[in-house]
Amino acid sequence: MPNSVNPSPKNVDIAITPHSIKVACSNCNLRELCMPMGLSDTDLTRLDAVVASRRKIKRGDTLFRNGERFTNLFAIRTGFFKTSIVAEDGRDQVTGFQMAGEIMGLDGIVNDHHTCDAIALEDAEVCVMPFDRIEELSREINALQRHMHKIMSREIVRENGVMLLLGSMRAEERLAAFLLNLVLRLHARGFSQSELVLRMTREEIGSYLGLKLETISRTFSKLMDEGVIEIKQKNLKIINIQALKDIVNPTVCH
Amino acid sequence: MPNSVNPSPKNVDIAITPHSIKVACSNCNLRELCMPMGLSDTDLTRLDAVVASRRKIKRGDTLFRNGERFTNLFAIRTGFFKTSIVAEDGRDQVTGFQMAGEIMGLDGIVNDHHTCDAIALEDAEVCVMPFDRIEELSREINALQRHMHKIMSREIVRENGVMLLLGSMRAEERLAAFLLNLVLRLHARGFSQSELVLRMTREEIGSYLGLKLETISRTFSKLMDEGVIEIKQKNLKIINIQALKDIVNPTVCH
DNA sequence: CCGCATAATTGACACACATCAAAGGATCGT
DNA sequence: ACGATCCTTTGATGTGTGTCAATTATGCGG
Repeated sequence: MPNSVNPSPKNVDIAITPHSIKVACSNCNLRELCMPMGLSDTDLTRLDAVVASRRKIKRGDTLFRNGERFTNLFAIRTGFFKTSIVAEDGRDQVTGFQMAGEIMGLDGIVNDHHTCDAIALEDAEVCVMPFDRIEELSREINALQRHMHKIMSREIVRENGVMLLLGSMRAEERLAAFLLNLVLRLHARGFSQSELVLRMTREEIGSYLGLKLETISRTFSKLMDEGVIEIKQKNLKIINIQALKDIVNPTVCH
Repeated sequence: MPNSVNPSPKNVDIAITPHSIKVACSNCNLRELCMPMGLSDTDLTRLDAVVASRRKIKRGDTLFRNGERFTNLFAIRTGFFKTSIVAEDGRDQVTGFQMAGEIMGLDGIVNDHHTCDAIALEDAEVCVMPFDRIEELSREINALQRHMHKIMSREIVRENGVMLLLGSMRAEERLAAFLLNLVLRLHARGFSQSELVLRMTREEIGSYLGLKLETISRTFSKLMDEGVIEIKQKNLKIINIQALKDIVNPTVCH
């Protein structure tokens, strides 16, 4: 099953027949995730003009790289990415995992250059959105302006949460929080609430969570022994989601 | 010396005589830090109209709190803040320290509610900027729009750096990186490159760096024994800044 | 000026996670 | 289909930081 996606996708019935699908937001099934809702037809058409091109990225290839000039934001249509930063001494830190409907490249705005690497963890396709066009259009479409602000604010809040995780949680809590977040986001895209495919390696999970790959492996084994999850290679099934939540949020006894 | 600031401030010569100073960006000496440069006089006047009010916050008081409705961004005029988030089980994590010229409240945009607490670590004054007015004006002033985007992007990039720190550095490296960042920002505001006053407690530093206060204290002592810094209570002097840099970026032998 | 609460330092000990190592298993390209 | 490579698991051991505790220092308020 090459290029297989997570179980129970929502829109499997949409046939991707060449020529029939225009490159446009107005007929994109991810629109409600990635772009503001409630745009008028004329505004949607204007948005279509901005999101003019798509780009395919093969697994392992980079969408953009630290130091590269920033000109575009990218909306993920299909596939799965990681972003990571590398310190001068070689240490690297995965700063996030991104999936369909999410926007990448915001890090590049401040200095006109990207500050992290974005690497596809499976074959992917992104919509290319020239940032100056976005800025132009969001001066005219209030909903778009508001949406851009929200997207950036959301990223700030997400990273706040990661800081809490990295700063004060133990390995098991980090991993539980990570899994809950992943399955939540997948569910919002029509996938199962309990089953998922881990697109990343144990090492990449570890990097994101500030742990070593051995610790990730051991913690997975522990959760499996306890009957909280089932895991076979990349395929993970959440057996007891409440247990995961309890791990993240240890209820105070009273 | 009540309300004392860090050593060697740049603009001590500016007399704060009541009535002579209008509440306005156009004559604010922090303008170049906090607002876009190169605005025309008419644009500056329009900005003045948005930044209409100021607010004083006493040490220990909160500027805004998790859950509060978001309506304003705040630009720090004087003083020093921390932002922190608290998990449901009480754990809290300092997510940043903010000083004059920096913008607070960006976390509130995404859900119209703040997701962290902002607490003054010394008596402070902020400019209150109604966000809808900011949005309105940045539709008309391109430089302001661009500036807002950069501010948010900068915050995203900053948090990426904190993730690297929390995810992959040891205690001594974290503290060295923290101190270097602090003096860098203070220096940009006209303060000394080598001396600074720690506005926060060891515990708050620890929370920010994902360490316990005892570890902060021990690491400070170690750096002092090694002659890298001198520290007496809140007063810190960097003796060997290169040593600090070497700690953060261990040079690979060859 | 004194007393109390808060902050900081330091030591002894514990433990969670890292490190090192080895072996098995999956995946990919030819 | 095959080997080569990468990924994962598991064990044994080490260590950096946390935890607990006691003491001292500081600063604020009466």
